[in-house]
Amino acid sequence: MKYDFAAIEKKWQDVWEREKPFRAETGSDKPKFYGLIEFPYPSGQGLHVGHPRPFTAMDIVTRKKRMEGYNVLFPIGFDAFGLPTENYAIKNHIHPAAVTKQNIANFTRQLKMLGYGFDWDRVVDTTDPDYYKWTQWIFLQLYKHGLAYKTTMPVNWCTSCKCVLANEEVVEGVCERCGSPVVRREKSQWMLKITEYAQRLIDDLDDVDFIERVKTQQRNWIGRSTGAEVTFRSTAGDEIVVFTTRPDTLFGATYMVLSPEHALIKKWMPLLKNADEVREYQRAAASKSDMERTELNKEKTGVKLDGVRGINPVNGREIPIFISDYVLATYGTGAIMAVPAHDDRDWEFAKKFGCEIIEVVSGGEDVQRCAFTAKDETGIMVNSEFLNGLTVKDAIPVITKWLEEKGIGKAKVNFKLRDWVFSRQRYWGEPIPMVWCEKCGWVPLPESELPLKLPDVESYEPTDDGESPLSKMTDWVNTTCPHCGGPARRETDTMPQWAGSSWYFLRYMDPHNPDALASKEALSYWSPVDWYNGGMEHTTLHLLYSRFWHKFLYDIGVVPTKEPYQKRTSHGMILGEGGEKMSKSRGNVVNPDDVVKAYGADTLRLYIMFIGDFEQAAAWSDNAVKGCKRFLDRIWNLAENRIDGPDACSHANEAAVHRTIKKVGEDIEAMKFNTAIAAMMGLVNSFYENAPSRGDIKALLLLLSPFAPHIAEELWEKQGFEGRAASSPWPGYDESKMTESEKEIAIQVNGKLRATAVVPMDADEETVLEIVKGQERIVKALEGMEIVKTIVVKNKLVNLILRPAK
RNA sequence: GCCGGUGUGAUGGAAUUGGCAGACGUGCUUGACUCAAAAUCAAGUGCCGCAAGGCGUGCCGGUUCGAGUCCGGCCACCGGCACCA
Repeated sequence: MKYDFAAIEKKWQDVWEREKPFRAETGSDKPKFYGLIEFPYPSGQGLHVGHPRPFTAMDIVTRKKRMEGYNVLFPIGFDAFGLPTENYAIKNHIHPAAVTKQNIANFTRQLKMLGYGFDWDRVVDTTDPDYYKWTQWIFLQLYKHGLAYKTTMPVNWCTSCKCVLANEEVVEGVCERCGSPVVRREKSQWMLKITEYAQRLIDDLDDVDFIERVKTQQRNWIGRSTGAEVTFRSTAGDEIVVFTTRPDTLFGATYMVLSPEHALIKKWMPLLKNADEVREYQRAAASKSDMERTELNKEKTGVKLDGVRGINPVNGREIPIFISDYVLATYGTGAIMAVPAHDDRDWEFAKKFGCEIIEVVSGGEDVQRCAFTAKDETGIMVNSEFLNGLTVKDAIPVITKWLEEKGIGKAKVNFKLRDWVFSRQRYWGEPIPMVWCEKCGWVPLPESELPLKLPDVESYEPTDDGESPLSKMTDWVNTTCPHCGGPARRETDTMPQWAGSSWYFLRYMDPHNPDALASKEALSYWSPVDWYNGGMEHTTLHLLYSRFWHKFLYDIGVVPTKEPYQKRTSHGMILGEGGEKMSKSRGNVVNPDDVVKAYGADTLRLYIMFIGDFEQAAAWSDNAVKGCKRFLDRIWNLAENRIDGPDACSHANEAAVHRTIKKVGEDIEAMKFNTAIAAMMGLVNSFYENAPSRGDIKALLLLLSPFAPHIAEELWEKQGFEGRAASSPWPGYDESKMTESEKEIAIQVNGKLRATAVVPMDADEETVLEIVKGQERIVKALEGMEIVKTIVVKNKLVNLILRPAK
């Protein structure tokens, strides 16, 4: 009979639907294993072939864990709030909730078609009020603990989405999602104080098992730098606080620079002789987009304040003050002391504006020609009074202590991370459960009123004035103040896409709980997630946000662990046939439905794992898919008819079977799925040489089961093995059975391969050398030569070092 | 500029961590089966060479009996951060 994958896959998917073999049980005595993948955004296009890569990988890992006796939680859900759905709804005049429902149904069909061992009783949907009730609840807790606040500030505004963006959502000056230009706009926004957790978000990376590139990327993004804040004075008498990472260079500070937005400038206006010029510069800076402001290698611009000067606190020298947009208002104190001799940017600026350059660290080139920026032991302090003679490294603590004693400065740590802009002027998101009352200000909704449901509106169209579509819903907007009972208005902005995904892994632990986001019992049983695999593109978005929320929930006693995820890995992208990114416009998109139809889900699963190094990007190849189908055909041919005999390995295949068991098991743990499959292919090839016994086939089917569960289950049944392959114990191996009695070794002469020889396994040196010297080619090589040295590596090689005999 | 990664046949990729480079798959060549093709099975396939042999893991050098793997110096490409003081 032919391998009828379509019928077989349907058959076993029905069985799984009925028997629910992948259901996780909270509180079982077995050791638990929580494997997590990033839940998909249910787009209208359906599943992309990129999805099955991480999904299949974690399915394999969790299926193996289950066979090893773990109580496994492998859940799935849908991150369904978001702009594409909303935009589709606007275009087609259909409610986003209806679109979401259709899309989820389609995704569910496709995920089931691929045979994943998800616990379908735990599905979560972020747009379900029973779910977002808890997203809103967490927001309220953040508010109550002072970590959510509303403020007016310049924000990133996407001109196409008509909506603000978090810093994390702006990539090279354009919107991460739609690629449209991002401009600055003053808006009143809800913010979350992720900066309060900056230090812990860095420190606690030491305690988790994340792949290194994730850790470094998060550290880069958070951007910690240590230095000092130093208070300068102006000739007008004000204090100007600057941040510097190089307090050791304080004696070399020959001017100061304030960001154009700095508050003191306004105060000084009446004193300035060039006030008009200053105002003009401020206006120009404000109108620039992010893109223009961060443009590479930009010429330095700025204006010298005519009428106010700064005073360097270490030597009382009066120095000029400039404003320039190379100093950012949002970092540090928005003001710097400029040390042109030892900072490239200051140097460039000083050259252009003719500022004095004073060397205070010697050891580099002439500072009039370029800045000397080394901050290790190579530089020695000069022109710096009590610091003279010290290395930079030693000078920093000395000056810092001095500043603290004099009360003009203190050690300070700064972060690049900014607070998280948390409101969006869009419809399809969680309503922010806050009410504005003229008398009481912002008042949180009582928890008893959660969920605050999204009302139905006529139009989801965002407005150009930057208001949410909800603002037009007067019935919904007008309410009473929960505090004083007077008239009040609801917040009409919604939460960003990242809200629902910041805690979904907790809901999986107890998805139907009406009284808490999850029960204490479930949280303590399942936490933390043991292994979380997801895309690198979420490293500074979802992954960072959810770590932040989790730490907060830990602080208020809701969750039992400091970190949500014990282990984080990441997969490479699946590219189109030519190695280019798959996209509709290129016409190289592969639809999983088509592949399953042509070859079956098991083949797709195998191929997507065999395609290459899991962490690396890989290009799709239609031809290579066929190789995986062939492999399954070959297994089918071997096992479709019942093989009789004992459940033991055949003598001929024993070593190969045991080696493969070891290899496949280890490779799965190391995410080397491609070589695990290669090992199974090798085993099947050897079964074609030496007919497999019943036991050989049994082992193969068990190894195959996590990768290609449908065919494995079918053949398991055909062979009449007990129960189901997926719920049978993972096979063990015996090292002693893995070795053959003989081994082929390499023979080198002077390091060059000259022959091979078969020697008994673990043979001693003498025996091996005797065999080696008997080899025809070696006899020839030895003619007229003497052996200077022999190197023997057991079971591997012999290297003879020869030289002409005297 | 700073941080991280990658570079191996026609091709996707392997290599027990210093020990026969190219496992496994694709492609290609040949043979069997077939009227024929597809499918399947079998054999072969790094490059040059009839052969002996030589050359081969981005480039140059080093360590070593032995280097894809270690060290020094480059080059190219990919990703993150970037006027963050």
